[in-house]
Amino acid sequence: MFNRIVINCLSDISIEGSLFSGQTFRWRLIEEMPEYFVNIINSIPIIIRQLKMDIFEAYYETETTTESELSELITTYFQLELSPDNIFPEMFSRHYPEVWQKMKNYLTLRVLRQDPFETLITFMCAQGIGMQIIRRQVETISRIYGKERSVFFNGREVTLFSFPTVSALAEADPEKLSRCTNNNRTRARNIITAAGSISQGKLDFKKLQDKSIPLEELRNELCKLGGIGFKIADCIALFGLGRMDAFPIDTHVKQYLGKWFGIGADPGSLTPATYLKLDAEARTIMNPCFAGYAGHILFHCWRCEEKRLRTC
DNA sequence: CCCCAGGCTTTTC
DNA sequence: GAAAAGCATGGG
Repeated sequence: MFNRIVINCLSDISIEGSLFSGQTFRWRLIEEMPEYFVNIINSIPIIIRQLKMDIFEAYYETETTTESELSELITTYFQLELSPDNIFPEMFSRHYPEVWQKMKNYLTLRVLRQDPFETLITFMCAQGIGMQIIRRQVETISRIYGKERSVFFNGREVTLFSFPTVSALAEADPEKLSRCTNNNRTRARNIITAAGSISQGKLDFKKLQDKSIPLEELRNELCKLGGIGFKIADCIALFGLGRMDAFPIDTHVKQYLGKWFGIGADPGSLTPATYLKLDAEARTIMNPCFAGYAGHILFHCWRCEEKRLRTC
């Protein structure tokens, strides 16, 4: 049995933009119910639908959770207590009016606060590969190593899979897991090793959630894991550890920094040195403590407006 | 066969 | 140390 809560936001919010902009790869639509998005978070099935610009509704199973628990979960997940007013500096719209025109429609996108482990694994699947394939990998991993969970909503059975536990992936067979990771065995092995170092306590997300840890230190800690470089580390920091100052730079970000802001226009590959240089320069045009938040909005805008790419 | 996709690792100078 | 080459896989 499902109950419903209504969430009033302090500012306009785009649910679809937030869930389908390439920060989470696990949400999907319910068949034949085009407005309803569904996922399992913290083992809790959640269905949400946008009602107005600043209002959405969330459904929860009364057997699984309570209204107050869900309300808290939603507030955290969408970072609703965060005011998006100061994401871009005051001067931004005057300095870059053309970019601002394109981008202002994307300001309702919210950067999510996701589970660190899920963020770690999903972004390990995101190297040199298209968004559709990333989504496919995450779906397959969840289907094979997660727990199946069926719910009934509006007379319809919806089958969901929770994201796998740490131990499920730590104990996975490399060969079997590689069939989930686009047949990439190196990636499969890296995922197993990463999950292993978490279950052994070598990597402790509880410690890494401490916001007083400098970004550079956090990044270096995550980079100790095989298969993780600056970019993936920054994604984990931004989307999984609530570090809005982390600014992941990939091929798209590099492109818009050059085209829109004249930063690092050289077409060469993204070496660690260029990465750090671009990172530092990007912070001069945006609010450093929200660089990652702003970057994700620009990222989504760039892909939609300039490249006409789909994220799902 | 080319290039591209939300890069990372190893080799080489 | 930092730059260059190598690596891995599917899709258009």
